[in-house]
Amino acid sequence: MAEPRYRRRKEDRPDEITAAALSAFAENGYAATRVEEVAKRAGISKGLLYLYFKTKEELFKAVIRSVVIPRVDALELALDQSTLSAEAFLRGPMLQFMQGIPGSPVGIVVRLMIAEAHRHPDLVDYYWQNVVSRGLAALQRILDRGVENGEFRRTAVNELPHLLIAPVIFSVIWKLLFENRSLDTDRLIECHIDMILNDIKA
Amino acid sequence: MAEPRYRRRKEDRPDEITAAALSAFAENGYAATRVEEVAKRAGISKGLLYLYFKTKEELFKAVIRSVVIPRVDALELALDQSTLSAEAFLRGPMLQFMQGIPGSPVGIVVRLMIAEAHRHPDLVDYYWQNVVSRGLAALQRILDRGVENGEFRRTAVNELPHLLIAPVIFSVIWKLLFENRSLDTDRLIECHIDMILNDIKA
DNA sequence: ATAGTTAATGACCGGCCGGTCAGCAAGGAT
DNA sequence: ATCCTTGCTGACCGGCCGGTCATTAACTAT
Repeated sequence: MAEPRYRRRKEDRPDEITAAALSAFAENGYAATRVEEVAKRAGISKGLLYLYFKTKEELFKAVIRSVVIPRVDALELALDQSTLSAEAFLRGPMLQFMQGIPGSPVGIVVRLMIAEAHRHPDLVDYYWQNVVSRGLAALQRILDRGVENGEFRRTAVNELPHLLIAPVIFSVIWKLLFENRSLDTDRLIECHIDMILNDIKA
Repeated sequence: MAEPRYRRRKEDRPDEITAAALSAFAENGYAATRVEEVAKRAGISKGLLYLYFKTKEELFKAVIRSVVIPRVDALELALDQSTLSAEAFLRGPMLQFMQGIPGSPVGIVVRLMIAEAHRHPDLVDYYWQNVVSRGLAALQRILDRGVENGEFRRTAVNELPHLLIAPVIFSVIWKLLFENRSLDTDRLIECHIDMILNDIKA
């Protein structure tokens, strides 16, 4: 009599499914991943998956959201609560944050976004509003804070905070394509931050 | 009796087909592009396409090759024939080369590579050998030449020429995702080169 | 116990698409 | 003209996969 064939666990399913989807997408990409494979990894039937997510595309969006938003939240929180100087923040928590991105689920999400963006324009909008613009704004706040402190000069970087994260995106792509070929992405990112600080310090 | 229903043009077909494939892949990505759509754009039947390319995957590889190799060749040629100082080369031809990449077919190829790499490991190898390692070697040669001239100091960049092109890759991705949102990628790349030169100049 | 609710199953369907092939017609040779 | 070669067509097939639905069985309330 022991175990019933399955348990009803309405609460837990969505998270379990998105986690399963993330791992499947990571291995095979979105288009090549069968919904049934995701269900299998989540330990449920395909039918049940469709009870929680209307379409494969909805599932995709949920995965993106679940991975990326917490990261941005964490960055903003760290920035707001920090009492470090701008330089110390960049060399400390910010550097760590940036070094953590390649090889994390965020890297996978970047790949998925790149591959699928054109077919999900609404997702691009969402990503822009909730990730990119928030992230860039945070960077700009650090830099401006530095300028106000007298730590930094006002330079082109203040208008192009993108320069700060370019090597992170580069590293994500590199790891994706050439995982085996050696490149010390931590060092790459650190050198880059060094260079920028040398350039903008008052 | 005018026009025959079709003409036999064995010589021209392959290039026309890869060009058609590039434009189709650019719009829809590899997985979502139907072979019949490529054939249509090339003005031929699907059957004929399969006469020139054994599988869809073969076609994909041919597209990648046709786009990317000429670029690397051009870069190497420019570098070998140039008599400019290292700094002048970086600020002149090299900058132009880098600024030209986002928005060109190379950008599309980068997207395709990112999206499909894991399913075509042999293509990644090919890409590595014929594009990436050649490109990095070229960069290193410029930098080393600068050091020998006494123009540059020897710095971390000599071992991490990746730093030079990171913002290019970033710009490619940006254009892909956020084409409409404004970012002056030319300026981004120029500022970055500026910064690097400031850092490494003797 | 019993009945009612609903989480969960898994067999099924329809259409899409990579790849094939029998035949056709354009060009060349004689 | 006539035949031969071969570039080219387009109808076709098979299987894969996103999505559905009738049914079942785990829980809840009484």
